[in-house]
Amino acid sequence: MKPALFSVLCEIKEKTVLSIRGVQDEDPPDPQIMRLDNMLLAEGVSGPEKGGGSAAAAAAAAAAGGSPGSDGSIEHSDYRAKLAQIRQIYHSELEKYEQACSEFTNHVMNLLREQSRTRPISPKEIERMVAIIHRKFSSIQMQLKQSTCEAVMILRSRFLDARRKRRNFNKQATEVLNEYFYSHLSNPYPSEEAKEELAKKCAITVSQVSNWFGNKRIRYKKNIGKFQEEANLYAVKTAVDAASVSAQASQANSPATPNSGSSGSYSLSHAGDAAAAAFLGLRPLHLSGGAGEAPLNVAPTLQPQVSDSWQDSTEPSSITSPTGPPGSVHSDTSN
DNA sequence: CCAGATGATTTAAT
DNA sequence: ATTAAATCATCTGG
Repeated sequence: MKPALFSVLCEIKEKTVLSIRGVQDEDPPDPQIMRLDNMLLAEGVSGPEKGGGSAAAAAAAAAAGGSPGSDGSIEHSDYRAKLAQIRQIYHSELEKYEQACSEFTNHVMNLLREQSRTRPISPKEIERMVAIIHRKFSSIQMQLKQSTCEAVMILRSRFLDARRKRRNFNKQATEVLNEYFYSHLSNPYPSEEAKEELAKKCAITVSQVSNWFGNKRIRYKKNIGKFQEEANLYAVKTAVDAASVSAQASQANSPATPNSGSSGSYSLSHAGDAAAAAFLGLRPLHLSGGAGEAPLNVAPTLQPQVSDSWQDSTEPSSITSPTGPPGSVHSDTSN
C-alpha cells in the first residue's frame, strides 16, 4: 500500500512540476561556449596537457637559436612562457570547479535520497536537480573561460602584434623590391613564384613581399608625383643593368650611375629630366629590342601617362598636371 | 617632440 | 584567395 501511494504522489508532483515550468532545457551546444572553447583550443590553452613539453620545446628552440638569434624566437619563448602560465592557472581553476561541483552534487543527492523516505521524491527529480547544479557550475566555467580568453588576447596583442615592433627592411631589400616594382610597372603583380624569389633575395617572408607590393601599389597610385624621382632612378638603373649585360663586350661607356648619389637631390623635375635623358641616351644601345617589357612608364613629362590599366581611375596624379588647389582654398573654417 | 615614411593589419569587394 | 583602400603603430630624420 505504501509504495503505491508513494508512486502516485510522485506522479502527481511530476505533472504539476512539468505544468508549472515546462521542460525548456536541453540547449547543450551553447554557441557562446563553443566559440570560447574553440578559441582556447586554438590557442593551445585547453588542448592536451603538455605544458612541460611545450616549455621544453621553447627552451630547446631558444637554445638552438644560438648565435644569430635575429629571429623573434626569444620574445616568442617569452610569450610561450606566459601562455603556459595562463594555461596552468586555467587548468587548476577548472579542476577546482569540477571538484567542487561533484562534491556539491553528491551532497545534494545524498540529502535528497535521505528525504525521499519521508517525502515524495522520484529519482527523476533528483536527476533534474543534478542537471540544474551542473548548469550552474558550467556557467561559472564559462566565466573562467571568458576571462582566460581575455588574458590570452591581451598577451597576444602585447607580444605577437607585429605592428608593435616593426623594423624597416634593409637598404638592399628595398632596392631589390623597388627594382622589380619599377621594372614591372605596367603590371606590378608578382606571381607566387616571383614573390618567393623576391622573398629569398630580400631575406623576408612571402607575405611581407605581398604587403610591400600592396603598399607600394596603393601609395604609388595615390601620388605618382612623389615617386617620379624614384621611378626614374630605378628605370635608369635597370636600363643600365640591361645595357651592361647586353653590351658587356662593346664599348663600356657608362658614365651615369646615379646610384652613387653624390649630389643627392636636385629639383624633382630636373631629376626627371636627367634620368630621362640618361635613359634615352642609353636607349640606342640595345635596349627596347622589342623583347622588352611593356611600355615603361618612365618620365611622364615626356610620355604623358601611358596609364597602364592598373591604377586606371580615380585620383589625379598631382605632378603631371599643375597641382592647383582649385583657386581659393577657402575651406569652411568659418563659424 | 613632430611630421612623414613605412610595414602590418583590417575591411570589403572580386 | 588576392587585392584596394583605410587605418594602425612604429620608425626615422629634422
